Amino acid sequence: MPRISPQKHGTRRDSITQAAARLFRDRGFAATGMRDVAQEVGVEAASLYNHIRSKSELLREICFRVAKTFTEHLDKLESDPYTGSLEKVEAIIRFHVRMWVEQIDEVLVTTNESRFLEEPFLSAFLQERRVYVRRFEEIIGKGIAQGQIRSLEPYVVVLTVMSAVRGIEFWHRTKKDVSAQQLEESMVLNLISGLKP
Amino acid sequence: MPRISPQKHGTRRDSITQAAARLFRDRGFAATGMRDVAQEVGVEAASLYNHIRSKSELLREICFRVAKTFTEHLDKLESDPYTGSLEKVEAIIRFHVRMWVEQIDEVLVTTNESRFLEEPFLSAFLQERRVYVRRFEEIIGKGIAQGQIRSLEPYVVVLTVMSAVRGIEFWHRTKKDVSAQQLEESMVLNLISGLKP
DNA sequence: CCTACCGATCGGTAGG
DNA sequence: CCTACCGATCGGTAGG
Repeated sequence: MPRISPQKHGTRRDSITQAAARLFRDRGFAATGMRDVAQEVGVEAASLYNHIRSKSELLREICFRVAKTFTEHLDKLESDPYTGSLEKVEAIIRFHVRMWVEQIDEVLVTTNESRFLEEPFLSAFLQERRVYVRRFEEIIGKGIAQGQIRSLEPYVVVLTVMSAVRGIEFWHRTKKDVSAQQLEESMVLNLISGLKP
Repeated sequence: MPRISPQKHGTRRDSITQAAARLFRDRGFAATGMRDVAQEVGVEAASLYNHIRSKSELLREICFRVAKTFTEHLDKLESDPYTGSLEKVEAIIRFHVRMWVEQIDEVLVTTNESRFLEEPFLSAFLQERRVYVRRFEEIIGKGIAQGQIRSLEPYVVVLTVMSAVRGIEFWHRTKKDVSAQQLEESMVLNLISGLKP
C-alpha cells in the first residue's frame, strides 16, 4: 500500500508558496485573494486547500523560513572566534544585501506583511526578530568596546543597517545602471565607512 | 443665506484623514475598513461620505501631502547657493529623520501604501518620487565631482539614505533608551561619515 | 448624521 | 482537482 509520493506533494505546495510570495509582495497580504494565487498556479481556488490549510499558513511559511535563514547565518558567524567585530558586521551587511538581491519576494513579504501573522505566531516571530537585533547589537557593542567600531548607539546602527538594505527594493526595477556587485560594494562601503573609528 | 462654515468641514475632514492615517499605518490600506475609520472618528460609516468622496481619496490626500512636503524642502535647499554639497546632504538626512520622527503615521502610509493609489494618481506619485530621487542624486554627484563626497554610486547613496531612516519605525516603540536627539545625531553621523572622502 | 440596504468579493467547505 | 455554494464583510448609496 504505497502512499502518495511526499516529493510530489512538496513540489506542488512549494509552487503555491512561491506564487503566494510574489503576489503578497506585489499586492500585499490583505489585498491578495486565494483566487489570485490559484490563477497564478493554474488551478481553481478550492483546489489549493488540498495542499495548504489556509491563507495564513502560506504567510507563516514564508516569514519563518526567512527568519530561520537570518538566524542561522548569525549562529554560524557568532561561533567563529577568529573574525573581528568590524569584519562580522561587514559579513552581516553582505548577507543582508544578498538576501535582498536574491530572495526579494520572500524577504519583502517577511518585512512588510509579517504583521498579519496570527497569534501565537506573530509573537513568536517578533520575539525571534528582537533576539536577532539584540545579538547584532552585541556585536556592535563589543566592537565599540574594543575600539574597532566608532562610538555610536549600537541600537541605531542596527536599525540603520537593517533598514538601509530595503533600498534594494527600488534597485530591482532599475538593474541596468548598477550591477548587483556594484550595489553590494557601494552599500557596504557606505555603511561600513561610517562605522570605522 | 450663509453657507456651512468651511472651517468646520475642514476640521471634521482633517480628523477623518488623521484617523485614516493611523489605521492605514497599523493595518494597511487594504485591511482597513471604512467602518474602522468611522468608529475611530465616532460616527457611522455612511456618515463619512458627507466629508469625503471615497476611501482612495483619503489615501491620495495623505500620500500627496507628504510628497509635497519633501519636494518643497528640496526646493528651498536647492535654491541656497551658499551651502556645500555635503551640508546639503546632511540637511536632507536631518529632514528625513525629523519627518519620520514627527509624522510617522503619514510617512509610513506614503511609503508602504502608495502602491494602492489609483491611476492616474499612482503614476503622478511615482513620477514625483523619481524626480525627487534624481534631484537628490544630482546633489550627491555634484559633491563627488567637487571632491566633497567620497566616490560612490550616487543612486545607491540615495537609496541607502532614504531607506535607512525607515529604521525609525522600530525606534518609535522603544523610545525610552534613545532620545530623538540621540537618534538623529547617531543616524546622521553614521550615514554622513560614510560619505566623507 | 442615521437606518437600511445593495452588489461584489472574500476565505473556506461539501461532496464527488 | 472540480462545481457549487456558504456566511461574512467590503465600499458605497438611497433616502430622510
